[in-house]
Amino acid sequence: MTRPTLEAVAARAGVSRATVSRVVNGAANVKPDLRTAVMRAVEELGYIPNSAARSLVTRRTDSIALVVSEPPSRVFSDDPFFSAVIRAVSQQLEAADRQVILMLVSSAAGHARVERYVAGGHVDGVILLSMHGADPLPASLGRSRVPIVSHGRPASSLPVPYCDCDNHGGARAAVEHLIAQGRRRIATIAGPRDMTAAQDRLDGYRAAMGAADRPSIVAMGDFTRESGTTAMQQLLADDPEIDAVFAASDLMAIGALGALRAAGRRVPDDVAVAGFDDIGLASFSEPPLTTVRQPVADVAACIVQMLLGDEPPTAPVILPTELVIRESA
Amino acid sequence: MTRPTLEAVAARAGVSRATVSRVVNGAANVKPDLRTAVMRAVEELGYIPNSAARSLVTRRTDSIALVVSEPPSRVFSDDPFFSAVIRAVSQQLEAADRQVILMLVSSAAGHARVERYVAGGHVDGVILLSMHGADPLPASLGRSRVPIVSHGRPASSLPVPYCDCDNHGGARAAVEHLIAQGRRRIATIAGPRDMTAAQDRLDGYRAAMGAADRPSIVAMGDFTRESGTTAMQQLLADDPEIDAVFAASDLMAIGALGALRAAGRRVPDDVAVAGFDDIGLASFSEPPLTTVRQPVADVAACIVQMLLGDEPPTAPVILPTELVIRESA
DNA sequence: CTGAAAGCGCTTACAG
DNA sequence: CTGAAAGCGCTTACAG
Repeated sequence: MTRPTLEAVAARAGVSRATVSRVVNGAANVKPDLRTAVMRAVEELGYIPNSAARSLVTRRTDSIALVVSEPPSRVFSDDPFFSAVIRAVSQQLEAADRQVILMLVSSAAGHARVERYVAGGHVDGVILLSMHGADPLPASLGRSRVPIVSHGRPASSLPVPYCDCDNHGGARAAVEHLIAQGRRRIATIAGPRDMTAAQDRLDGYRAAMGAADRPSIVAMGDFTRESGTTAMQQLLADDPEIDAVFAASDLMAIGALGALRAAGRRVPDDVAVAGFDDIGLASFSEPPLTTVRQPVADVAACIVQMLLGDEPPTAPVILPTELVIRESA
Repeated sequence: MTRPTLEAVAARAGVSRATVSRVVNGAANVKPDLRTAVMRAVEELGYIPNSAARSLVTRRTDSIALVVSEPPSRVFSDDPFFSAVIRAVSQQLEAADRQVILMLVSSAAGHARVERYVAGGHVDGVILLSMHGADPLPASLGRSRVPIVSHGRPASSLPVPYCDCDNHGGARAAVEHLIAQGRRRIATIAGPRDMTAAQDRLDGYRAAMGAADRPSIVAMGDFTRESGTTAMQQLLADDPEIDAVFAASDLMAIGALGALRAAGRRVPDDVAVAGFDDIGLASFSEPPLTTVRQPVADVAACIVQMLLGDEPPTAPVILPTELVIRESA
C-alpha cells in the first residue's frame, strides 16, 4: 500500500487532476459540489500531496533554514540565549506555515553541507545566526538565489539584510546607569572580537565612559560563563579598586558574580554588575541581575518579515533595547 | 541567473543527460574522458542537482526526522541529556550522509505538522525521542510507509523497533551499590510515570530492594532538577532517617543534592546520592555524582543502523549501562 | 559504454 | 468553472 496520488483522488472524485489540485490548494473558483466531492475523496484516501513533486513545479519548499554558526554544545546546553532566539524564530516561522530546518555549523565540512543543502533547493530562505568574523556563509549562500537575512549585523562587508538590537545604545545605557549610581571605576568584560554584537557593546561602553571622561578598563571574554569568571578574576587582580562591571552578556555577568563571591566582594555593595541579554537566569542569579533586555521576539518577527515579506528588505532594522534594573546594580 | 540544470551541464560537456546523471551519481561505467569532461562542466557551472527533482524519481530524500516529544525549553536549555542524544544521533546521521531534520513536538498542532511533513515524503525515516505514554506519533506515522525507530522503549503496544539502554539493570546496579555501602534506608526519586525509562528504573530499584528484603520508599519527580529538589524535601520530611537516595536522572539527583545541602545534610556522610544518565554536570556537582552511565553514542549508532540498515530490524536492542562511582555514594 | 525516451507527482497557463 | 496538456529537473530501464 503506497500513498495515494492526486490521480487517485481525481479518479475517486470523478474530476480532473487540475480540479483536485485547485481544491487542495484552496483556489477560489471551484463549484461547491465538486469541492466537497474532492474533499471527501481526499479524506477517504488520506491524501497528502507529495512535496517533491509540488516543489519541483512551484519552486517552493515552504521550509526555511536557520543556520547557527556555533557548535552543538553551545546551542543546546551552554547558552540559553540561543534557545530563546531559536524558539522565537521557530514560532514566527510556524505561524507563517513554514518548516524550520535547524542547521548548526562549526566546521568547514558543515559549511559545505549547508551550502549543498541550500543550493539543492531544499529551502526558500536562510536565516543566519551568530556569525563570526569573516563567516564564509553569506558569500557561498549568495550564489544560490535564495533570500538571506542575518540575525545581527554581519561582520563581512557583504550587503546582507539584517535585523539587530541596538547593541551600542543598550551598552551605553547600562554603563550610564552605573555612572549615575556613583560608581568610580567601571570595567567591562567584552565578548569575542569576531562578533559584531561584542564590538558594538564594547563601543557603547567606551562611548559612555568617554562622555563621562573616564578611562576604559577592558577584559576579554567570549560570551561564556567561564570566560566571565576568568575575566573578573583578572580584573580584580589587575585593579582591586574596581567598583562596577558591565559584562557584554548575562552569562559572563553570572560568571563574574561567581568570581566576585569567591573573592569576598559583595554585589552590589562593593561591586555593581550589569549584564546584557536578559536571559531567564538573570532573574534567578544571586543577586538578580541588572541587565539590558534584547527584544528577542521582536527581532525574530522582524527577520521573518524581512525574509517572507513581499518586497525585499532594503535597509537594516535596529530595534531598541531596555535597561532592566534589578539588584546587582 | 538561475541555477544550472543537468541539461546545461550535458550541453556544455557534449554528452547526454543520462551520462551527466551517471557521473554525478558516481556510476562506475562511464569512459574516463567523458567523465572528466562532465566533471569539468559541473565545476565550471557550479552545478548542484535539484533535490526535489531527484527525490521525485528516486523516492529518497536523504533526510531523517529526529522527532522529540518535548517543548523547546526542555530540549534546549534544561536537560543536557537531550543535547547529548541529539548530538550523537546527528553525528551518526551525518556520517551516513543524511540530513537531520530536528522537530520538537509538544502540542496537537505539532503532531499534525510532523505527520504532514512525514507523509509528504520529506524524510526517509523517523527517529522518535522521549515519547510519553500513549504518544500518538507511532500510530499516525505508521500510516506513511516510512521506517521508524524509537530511542527508548515506547509505551504504546505498537510494535515500533527501538534501541534502549538497560534501564532496569542500571538502576538495580546503582541500588545494589548503595546497599553494599551499608545504607539502611534507601529511597528513590522516580521519573514521570508516562515514560518507560522512568518505569524501568523504578522497577530496577524495587527489584534490588526486594532482593535485599527492604521496603521501597518512592517519591515522584519528572526528570527535572526542580522536581528532584522538591521530592528530596518531601522525602526528608516524611522520613528523616533516610541515608541514601537513588534518583532516576542526574538532573533530579543534582536537585536532591541542593535540597540536602539546604537541610544541612552532608553527602555522602549523612545521605548517599546516586543518579542516572552521567550527563556532563555529574562530574562537576558538589560532590561529584555517582551515577549510571548511559551509552549515548552506542545507542545512537544502533538506532541509525536499525533505520538505515539493509534488513528491517526485528528485535529491540538493549545496551548495557555502566555504574560510575564518584563521591556522592 | 552511451543516448533517446518514459515517467516520478504535481501545478498552471490555455482553451473552452 | 473545468479539463487536456505541457512541463518542472531529474533517474533509469531499454536499446544499441
